[in-house]
Amino acid sequence: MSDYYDHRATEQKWQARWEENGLYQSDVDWDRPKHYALTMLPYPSGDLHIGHWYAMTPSDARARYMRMKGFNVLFPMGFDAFGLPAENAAVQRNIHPRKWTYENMERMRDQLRSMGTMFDWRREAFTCEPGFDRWTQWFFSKLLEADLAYRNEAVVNWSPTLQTVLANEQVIDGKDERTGQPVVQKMMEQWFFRITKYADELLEFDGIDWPEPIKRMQTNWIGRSEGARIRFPTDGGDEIEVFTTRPDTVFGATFLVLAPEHALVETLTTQEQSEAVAAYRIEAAERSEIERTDATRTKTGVFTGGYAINPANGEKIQVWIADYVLVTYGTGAIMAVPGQDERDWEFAKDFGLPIVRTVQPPEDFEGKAYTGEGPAINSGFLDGLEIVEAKAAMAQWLEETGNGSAAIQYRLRDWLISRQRYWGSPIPVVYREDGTIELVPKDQLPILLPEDVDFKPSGQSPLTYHEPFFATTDSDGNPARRETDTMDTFMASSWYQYRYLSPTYEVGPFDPEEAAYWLPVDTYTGGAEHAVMHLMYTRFFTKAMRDLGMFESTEVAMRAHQRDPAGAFDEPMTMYRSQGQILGGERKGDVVVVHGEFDQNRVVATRVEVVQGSGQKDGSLQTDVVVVGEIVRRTETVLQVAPADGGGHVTVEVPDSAEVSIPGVPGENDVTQLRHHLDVQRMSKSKGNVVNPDELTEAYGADTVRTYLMFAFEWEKGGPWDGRGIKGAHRFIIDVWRLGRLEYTAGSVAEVATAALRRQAHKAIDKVGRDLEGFRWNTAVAELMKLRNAINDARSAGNVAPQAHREAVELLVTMLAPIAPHVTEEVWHALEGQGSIHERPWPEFDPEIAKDDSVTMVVQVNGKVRGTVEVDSMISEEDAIAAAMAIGNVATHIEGKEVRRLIARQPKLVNIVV
RNA sequence: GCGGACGUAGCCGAAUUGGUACAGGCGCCAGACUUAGGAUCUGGUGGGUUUUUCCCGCUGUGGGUUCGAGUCCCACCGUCCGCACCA
Repeated sequence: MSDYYDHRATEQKWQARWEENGLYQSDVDWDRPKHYALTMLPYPSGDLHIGHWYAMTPSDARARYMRMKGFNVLFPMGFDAFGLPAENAAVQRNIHPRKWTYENMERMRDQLRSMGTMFDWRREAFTCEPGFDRWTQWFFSKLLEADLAYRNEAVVNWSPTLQTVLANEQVIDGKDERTGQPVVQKMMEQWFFRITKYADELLEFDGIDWPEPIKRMQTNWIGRSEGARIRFPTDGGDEIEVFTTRPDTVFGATFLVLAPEHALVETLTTQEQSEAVAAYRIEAAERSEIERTDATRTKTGVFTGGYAINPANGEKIQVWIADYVLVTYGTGAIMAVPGQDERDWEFAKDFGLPIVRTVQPPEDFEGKAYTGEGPAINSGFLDGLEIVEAKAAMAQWLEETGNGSAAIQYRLRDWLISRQRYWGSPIPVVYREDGTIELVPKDQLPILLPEDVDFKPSGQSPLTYHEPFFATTDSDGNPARRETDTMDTFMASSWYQYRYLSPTYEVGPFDPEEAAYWLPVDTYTGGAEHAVMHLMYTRFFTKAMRDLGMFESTEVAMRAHQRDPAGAFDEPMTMYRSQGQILGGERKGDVVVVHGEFDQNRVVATRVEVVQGSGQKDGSLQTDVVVVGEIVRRTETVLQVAPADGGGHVTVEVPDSAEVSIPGVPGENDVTQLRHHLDVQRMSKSKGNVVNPDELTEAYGADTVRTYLMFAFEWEKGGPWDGRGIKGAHRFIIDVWRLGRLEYTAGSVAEVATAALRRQAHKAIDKVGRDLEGFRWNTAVAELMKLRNAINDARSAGNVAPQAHREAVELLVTMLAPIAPHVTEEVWHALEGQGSIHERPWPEFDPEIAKDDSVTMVVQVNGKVRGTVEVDSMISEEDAIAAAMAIGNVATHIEGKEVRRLIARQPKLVNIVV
């Protein structure tokens, strides 16, 4: 009997056996409650990252837990298989995207198996497969027919790097969110989905259990604001419509500002101003998104020469253009109210435009624009009204006079779904000779991507010059051109949860019989970075599907099984949890220049400067430099620096008073920031701090990696990876294995010790169960480690009854099974020899066994702990006080003093105030 | 700039309603077993001290409420996330 746990052999053995027995296959069974567990499908980039393990382990563990709780659990997996990296591989390495993608999926499937996950692989679906893609295209057709998809010319985000347009959600700070490369604004004709139609419903989160930050991010993204639309007549007869959230301030609107791209700019511009206006428009068009949205930049603008009439007071006001007004929001035009708006104030000051206050600021107000509360002034019939009342009165006046109306505006824009790429789902339309658009008949779907394409590093999609693909005919047999844009990959991931239900179903996107049982998704996990992309798109998609009647047969099937379909298709995922991010661990290699003085064997720094790049010495820094070198180790305020000119490591202390300078961290830096900068980094190849899960699995086994990932972090928070800590998890797994095979021989059995072990075990049932329900993985593992310790202690004392020992070991492996599926199965078979631990029921919690019969009561004098005493948990108040007073040390502290108050919170605490 | 979350040991992190702050793990120290230890086991790990259920200190900083505050309130500092001229 070897004393060595061969995790490799054991894990492979069970993985093979589970697969053989179809242990994780789940089928519709109306006699059992269902649970649909889902984790975001990965992009087949080539290798499973530690982040995938981190996201999927809880998903898997919770799916297993729910199974043990008696649920019939569906836990499928697939791949988000269309996407840009496949095309990059094609350009760079001359490998076809399909081949690259399929090879990666093959590899990642094996890696996912090595995790010991309970995926039902019969349900696998991947988005680039024609059987899947057919329905993605079909959904597009349905949305187009329902007027939820449309083609329109609009200002869009164009990425010169990726040579494609991007959705607003994919652009952050004027840069593409994936590559960080700048994006430019372009007027283009593109395909959109009318997600804005669902803006109000997307703001509703009733009945879904999602993290608050995610809900807030979606709410902010949708950006609902209430106000009014107001029309300002102009000289030429055209009207300029503006949106404002402050209709109460119309009397203070002293000029109008249009976005440079506004349609009326040309008609308004006078002869004299035409040159300046034209120049400004060119300038604005050339400015990047980043520049334009930089709020700290001085405002620029040009007078058009045109005038408009303020409908409230009939005054003639100037019309300007300025790029601080966005053509994409509201009507692309604003009424400028410098008295109550800081941006307008700034603009008015710069260009000498009139300012009228229409809200009375407080007497001591000395600022510029006043945005606070106050009565209306200089506002005709609104004078004296507070803001809320004035808004209502103005709205009514606008309606009555026909000058405008109350309105709601959203920041959310329609979802731009076309991409100028090859490796995506083709948009199933053709352009006829007369310029009209025609859908490809549904029975001709899917449109297949041509294989024999030529990837030129031009960045252009090969579809645009592949004539056999785009040359087609319309329904009348006349020549037509096929759409060569493909769809955003988020399109496929918006409905993949439905394809998993029946991945080979050919009659529709999903089988209503399956859907009736499994839907909706009960537990969803994945990264918060998808908060406003995938997670909002898929909500929109489900709501649209519902409204288009796509769940009607599913509802019929539900009713046939006495399940009420009400509300079942309002939201795709009823519960969602997002994991944090695992960052790279402590990293060497930062180069610092330290100024300071030697104090015995170390340097006390007065100034620490982090310099970028490698450690060449810069002559200009030499004058008072004490140490230039590479940091090799650090604690709170102490750095170990390897000097660049050789020699032993130097210890550098960084006191609070030291000046710290870190590039990229603005302002005065301090030690905390230094530490933070040096410690926490995103994993990246260039930083050499990437954690490879395959290597860890090889060295420690999947159980250890899973357990450690769940133990070492607050799951929803994440944090820096610490490679040393994994040993603790590994020891735990080995201990569990050993406990399952060692004989236990009891010595002199003590009733008290036996009860204590059973109590610990039953407390764990309660604690671990609640933790698993609440995604508190770290405390669940900690509790199980405690139980392991209690069993170890009992073993070495030999004072517990054998049945209690065995019960404790069984409970330990049963509760650990969701997190560490292999070792627990191994131990289970050593103990019982039959069945699978993964088909065992979750243990029943017995509060009677878990109950403490005595409690440690704390006795405080004036709030300070002066003693503890073991008391019966049912102790009375009088007895508790008496017991407290009886403690010698307590007596010495109250001796000679007057007891003024007695606070008894028996059985836990007594506080004596003297 | 606006909105949100957070700040506990050398590190990751625990702590139902306000009730013994620091569970569990890592690291570190000492000892055991060893040719060896980066394996394993045992004990310790805020400070002081008469070595002891004796005292003191302690949850970013400063105040407040309370018999009692990591927890509630106010101000400040810091970190992270989201949004950022959205009219």
